[in-house]
Amino acid sequence: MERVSEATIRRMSSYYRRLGEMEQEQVKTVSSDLLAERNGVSPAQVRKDLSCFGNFGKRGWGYDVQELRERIRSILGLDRAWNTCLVGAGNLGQALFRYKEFKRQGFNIVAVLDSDSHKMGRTWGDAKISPLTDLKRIVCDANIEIGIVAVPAGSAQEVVDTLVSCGVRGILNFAPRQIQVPPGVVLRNVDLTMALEWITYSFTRK
Amino acid sequence: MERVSEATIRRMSSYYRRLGEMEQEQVKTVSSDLLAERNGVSPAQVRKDLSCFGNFGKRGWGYDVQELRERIRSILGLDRAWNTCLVGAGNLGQALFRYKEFKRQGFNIVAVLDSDSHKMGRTWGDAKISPLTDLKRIVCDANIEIGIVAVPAGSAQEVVDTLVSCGVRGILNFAPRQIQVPPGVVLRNVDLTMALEWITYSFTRK
DNA sequence: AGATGTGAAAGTTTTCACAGCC
DNA sequence: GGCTGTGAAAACTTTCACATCT
Repeated sequence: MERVSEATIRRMSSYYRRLGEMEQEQVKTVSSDLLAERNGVSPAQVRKDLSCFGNFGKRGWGYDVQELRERIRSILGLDRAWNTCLVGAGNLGQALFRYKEFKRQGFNIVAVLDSDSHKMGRTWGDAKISPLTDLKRIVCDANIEIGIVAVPAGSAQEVVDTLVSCGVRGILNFAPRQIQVPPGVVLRNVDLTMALEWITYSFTRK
Repeated sequence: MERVSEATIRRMSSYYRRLGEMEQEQVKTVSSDLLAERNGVSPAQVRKDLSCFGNFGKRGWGYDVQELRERIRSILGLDRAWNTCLVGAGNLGQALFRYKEFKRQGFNIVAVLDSDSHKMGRTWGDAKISPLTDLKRIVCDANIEIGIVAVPAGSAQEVVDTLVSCGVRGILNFAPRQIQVPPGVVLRNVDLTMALEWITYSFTRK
């Protein structure tokens, strides 16, 4: 199977959401035309994207909504649960901890860590805030594979280094800093301000 | 000036962040090589991106950090403040409200709205939570141009329609739903789960 | 008949390589 | 000498159009 582009993966996630909505609407079958319309892309794009992973449709008929959704779930690695830890118990961290969509998609935040000793021992729901120095033990004990980083920009690289040294291979970083990771570790950045900047950029062009 | 790609704008935001860091580090001058390295792209890419907007460098010398940063700030529309309103006073909304990076870049959340009458009148800092039905008045009074939507998926389209009908031309949507907006309105989606799905997808490919 | 799957064409983005200027 | 700015080439992505299959 040849390399699949980042754009395709983003669209796969999008198709997956829309298929979930269709399943709830009791829709049984979907054509590339309809799926395209619901995702704001072209029908040919939908077919090309899906063809990277297999032949899921029936010619003259379309795709079975439930089956296609399960296929994509498996492609995205969502056919199992993932244990994650959250580093940074500030207000963004708290919101992410409470964000229900993560759990709904199979991402469990099983530990919360912070370097601020004032927050230590405090509990959120059934999670207790632990010191960063306990990371190694916690990562091993709880089989954590993904770290969510919601700390200030200045300490992000240090936190990521610690996570990597404890064996975490996937990092979701919310700090607006360029972060270095060694090969084999997957880093994904979310920069909330960037999305607003796109909007104001668009305003100035019209 | 020809059309500029979305990827270029994303990188311009990234350059802007890194230049801010360099300014703090007292760096005066930067070459496309160094800026490229700090942003994880190629030097040619940096030069091509910048050349979409003008000739900011001195040959044989490089770019003046402070000047380039100011130029990009102006390109992104950050050379003025923007008033925004936040719709959705749940936990994600609360975190966004408290997120300092928005204000630092010139985005002020000047109003918080919710449709849940239980939350009405409650105050966050110096902001009072208002009913959605007051939106029109608030948008006019406070000169709000951008709406930040942090409501459940099921009510997102309705909230966006209301914002648009009140004259808001830019929408930042956090709900994992496909949203329709009329031409002339700029919509930007942030899907937090999608970033995690990219990570688990990458895991399954290795 | 009707919709998928897919090579080929068109379009877009990135990289190359070097002329041009400091 | 050194680094920018930029046409041209290469790489990549999307769209087209139709053969293929139910």
